[in-house]
Amino acid sequence: MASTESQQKPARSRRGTGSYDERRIKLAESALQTLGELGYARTSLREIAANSEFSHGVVHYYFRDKTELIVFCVKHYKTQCMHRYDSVVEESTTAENLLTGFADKLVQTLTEESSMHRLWYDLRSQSMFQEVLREDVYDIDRGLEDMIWRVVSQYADLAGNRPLVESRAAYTMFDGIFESALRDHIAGRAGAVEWIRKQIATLIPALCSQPVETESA
Amino acid sequence: MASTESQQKPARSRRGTGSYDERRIKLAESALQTLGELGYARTSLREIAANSEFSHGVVHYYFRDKTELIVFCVKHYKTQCMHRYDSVVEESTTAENLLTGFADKLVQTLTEESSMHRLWYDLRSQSMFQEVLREDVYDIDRGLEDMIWRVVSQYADLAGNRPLVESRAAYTMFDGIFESALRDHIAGRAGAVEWIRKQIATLIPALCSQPVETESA
DNA sequence: AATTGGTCTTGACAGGTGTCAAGAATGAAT
DNA sequence: ATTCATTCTTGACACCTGTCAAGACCAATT
Repeated sequence: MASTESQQKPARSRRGTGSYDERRIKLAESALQTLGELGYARTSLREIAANSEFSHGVVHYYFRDKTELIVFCVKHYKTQCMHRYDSVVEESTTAENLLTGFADKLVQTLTEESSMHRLWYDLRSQSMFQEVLREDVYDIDRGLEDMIWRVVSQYADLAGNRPLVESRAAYTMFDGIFESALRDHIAGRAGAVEWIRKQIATLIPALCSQPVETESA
Repeated sequence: MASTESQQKPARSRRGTGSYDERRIKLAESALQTLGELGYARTSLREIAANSEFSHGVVHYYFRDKTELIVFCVKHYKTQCMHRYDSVVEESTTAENLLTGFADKLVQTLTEESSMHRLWYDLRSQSMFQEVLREDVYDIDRGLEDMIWRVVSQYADLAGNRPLVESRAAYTMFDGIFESALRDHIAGRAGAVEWIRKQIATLIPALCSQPVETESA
């Protein structure tokens, strides 16, 4: 009666280390490893638990069901992932600087976090079949779009130009390029890193070749 | 001993109608409906059989296992799908003609065959986790790339220009745009058709803005 | 020391999965 | 009419799945 509708879990733990939320995240990060290895469909809760410090039943203590766990995992990863690009935008002082910094981060993501990213693409594909996933996938997608747009518009600013295309189109192009390079990299086909570097170096300037009109009197 | 290594199935049927290969295709096309509805992972062989004129055991008569069936299905569909774009390229006599014809076909694919295409994207994502799928997915992808390239280079020819980017980059951009529009369309978000029309109308001319250099003496 | 209540494990349940063997059904060939 | 290979169905198998209830465990409180 007196309590709020949403019953809160206590912030402090009795067992284990860290708070409820911290262990929730710990479980999610452990699950991310397995998910990145096996993919959405072929990962079972028992497999997740086996690769963690927990048992298979604990998942339903921290998450309603498998779907909620996986969505939480991907959201958690993507949130971290996007922030890593913010620093590149902020710390770049010249257009060239931004270009190479952005390309470096993309290459780093491609090579060091390929498993996490194929999981993201897996989830996004699944969202075309499972309606419950769509809203979360949409949110992540818009977050990534905004991130790319910050890069592109910042580049345009530094180069004294303005972007030729709108935010959405710019994102889908980069995304297509990244996904293609990711498949090459995962399949062990050579040249993926060089290819994406070249694509970025070509595409970004091309998208910003429009000079700013001087609105003078 | 006297027979060849690869034992051939007879070309004529005893039961049913059509040849062995024809009924193989019939089963595959029936499976495609279910696969397009449920996706790779959530489609069971029993579900496929239930939506067909066969029983669930017959799958292993025509296909070694589930994977072979699904790969065959997607390959079968994609082969048909790609050929439909060839006529557009051949029958277009002007650049504008080609542009609208191509856009029309894309919109038609987007709206009328969204289920088939989400299946393709599903399979492609799965190929990042399952090595057995990679070769077939790669082949399909290259086939699509060639198809797109035929459109782009034909447009450039008709417009008296030459493409700015190479085949691979052009394909990944279109693919990114199409996939994004497909997600919008499937999720019921408005404007997907208009958006992709505009993107095509913008991107193709932009990719072919380079005038042909006259190689004179 | 006893109690409490959050945390986690265990084990079971009901249902679904791909696969395959055994044989029924079918129609052509003899 | 009998034989025969092909085609398809049936039923079973071993295994895996998400879920959840029952209770064990344990730190903090009294």
